[in-house]
Amino acid sequence: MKANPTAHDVARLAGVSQSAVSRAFTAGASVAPATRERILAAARELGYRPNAIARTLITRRSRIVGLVMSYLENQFYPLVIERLSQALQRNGYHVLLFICETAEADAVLADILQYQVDGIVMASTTLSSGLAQDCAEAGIPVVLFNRVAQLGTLGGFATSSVTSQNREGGRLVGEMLVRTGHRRVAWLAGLENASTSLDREAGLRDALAEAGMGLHARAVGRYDFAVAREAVLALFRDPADRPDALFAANDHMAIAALETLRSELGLSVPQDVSVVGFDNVPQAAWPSFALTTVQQDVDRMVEATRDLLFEQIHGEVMARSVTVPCALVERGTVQTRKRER
Amino acid sequence: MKANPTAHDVARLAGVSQSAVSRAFTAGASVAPATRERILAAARELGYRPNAIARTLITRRSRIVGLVMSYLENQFYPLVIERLSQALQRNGYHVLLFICETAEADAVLADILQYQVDGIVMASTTLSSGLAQDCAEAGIPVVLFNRVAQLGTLGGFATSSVTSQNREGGRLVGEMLVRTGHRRVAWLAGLENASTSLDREAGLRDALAEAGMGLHARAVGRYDFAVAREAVLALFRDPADRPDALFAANDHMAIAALETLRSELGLSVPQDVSVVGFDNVPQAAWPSFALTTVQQDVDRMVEATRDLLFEQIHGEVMARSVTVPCALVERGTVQTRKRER
DNA sequence: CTGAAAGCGCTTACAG
DNA sequence: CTGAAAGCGCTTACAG
Repeated sequence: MKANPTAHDVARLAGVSQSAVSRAFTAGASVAPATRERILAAARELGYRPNAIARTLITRRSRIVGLVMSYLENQFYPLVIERLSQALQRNGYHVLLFICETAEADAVLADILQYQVDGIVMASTTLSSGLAQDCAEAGIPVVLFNRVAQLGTLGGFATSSVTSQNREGGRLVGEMLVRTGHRRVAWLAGLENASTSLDREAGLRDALAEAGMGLHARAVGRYDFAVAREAVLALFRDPADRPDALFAANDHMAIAALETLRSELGLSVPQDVSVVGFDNVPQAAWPSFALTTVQQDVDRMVEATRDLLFEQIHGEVMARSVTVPCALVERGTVQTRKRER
Repeated sequence: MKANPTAHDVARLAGVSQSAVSRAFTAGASVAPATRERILAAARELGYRPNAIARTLITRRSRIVGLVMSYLENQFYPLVIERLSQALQRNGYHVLLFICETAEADAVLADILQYQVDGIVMASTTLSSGLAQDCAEAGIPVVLFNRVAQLGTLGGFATSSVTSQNREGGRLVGEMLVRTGHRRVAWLAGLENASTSLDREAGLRDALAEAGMGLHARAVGRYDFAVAREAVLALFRDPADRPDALFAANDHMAIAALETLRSELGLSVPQDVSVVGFDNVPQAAWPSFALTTVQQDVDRMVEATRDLLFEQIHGEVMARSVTVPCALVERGTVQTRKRER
């Protein structure tokens, strides 16, 4: 038994041409049923498996999509990996995974392109205008996941993206906070130039403005646990000027805030401060946190990503941005405040 | 500018043969420095990138390793993905990711093999003896991560594996629990046939036996949050016969236990029960949990996996099992008990 | 150091 | 329905 039998070996055993073997393994090719049976039997006997690499070379379709991510500690992203790779697998595609900092993204992308991926999805990273252009010229669709191209940043090359309706989500939280009587709302930003953080903040500000309010305070947590902790410490340094609500750009930072508030500042949530997050990661539902948050609909986002990818792979070349509704999930970290008057 | 320039296009522009272009892009090939420069300049001008697929076809080396996982909710695995893919990237390898249930692993593996991966690492899944045989015959190294082949299960085909010293880890916990005066130790198992769960339990039992004790109770949490919750409810149903310590096969279940104990059973940890986990995931350090646990040294495990993979890819074909030390991390969920006498 | 040629394992017109 | 042939984009002996 040969180590790696090829279509030729199978052909010889089945007494047909190598082309026939190829046809037996391609759906919809014209082979007589009896011939196909004979070929498949021979293939089974030899342990033959078509070589996907050779097929890729000739069809120019690898059925591989590159997935670029930067950090997995925020539980939202493992979820995305899981769902996205399953959705792609169901459609006969595979994911080549790259973990890298945004700074390394360009080098990594160059690498990906060598592997002739059919598409690229970038989550928790963005690409430079140069690479966007390269991809566009190479005809490789790129979809940004949970982020949107900065205006002008991609050098005019339209790039698809899938996001939640982040501004609406931020507004939902703002309205709820106003409705429940909060007067000193603080915002814990993610990355200063991340569209998710920017849009959620804009929505929050919209809602506050409609109630004649502004942001009481603001700090930057960089979507990082330790940085968020520092930011919270700074925000609550002055006991006389304490926020009565803290809205964090994602759950990961909201949980960091919860921990810091309780265990380091001795404050009670929601009695002393209300806390709200964004994402609805699994931990948000744990009783220790019972975090009020905005749910991102991962399944719909993943579906949209897959659809966008496929419609571009299969020729309709226009880039599109899709936006998925999100919903407020009220749990236990927000308390109605009496209006001081 | 051509969409996807090939080595021929570059050759034409640089006025050399296609072979020379190939040499300019392979480290250590013999090209005159001046020629190489001219070729690289031409390549840059055309935006040429060598086609990794074509290279793979001829070198029979894809520089891709398949990573098979089943679930990512347990934060330990995202960590593994992150570290492993980075370690591999640093060595010029890439990871093709597959998420699947153990039941589907065979079909998925067949798929992976078509892509001519250079190696496979299986974390949170195992493979059947049939596939193990296929991989052995195809000369594709497989390393099991955080699990060990069941005796006899792989049909005599030796498979490499990387695990912590799970039995020692279990023993460490058992000894500590005995030393701190616990008399009614319960074990929350993961999967009944998982080597990790089995070994950790065996270590625990060793330590208890040396103190003349046995397990007070035992339940199965299947490494799942919801199942672990049910198991804890069952374990603590009878107030008169309550465990004074609960050792869970991993942190994910230990946290589920903590949440259930506190919020559903109204018990205090560690005052009413001590709780210990295994892994030392990031959340274990969060103040809300301050979980005492056994640390798995992910970095050393990842290193060992990479080394095992590479030594087998590069010809030394013996499968080996490597075992990495683990250490007790004492935080706040274990309390010293007075001996009732 | 360099080029011409063979070939990796397939798919796919093109004839028959 | 089937086979012979060309070719996908490279690497790598083999000569020179």
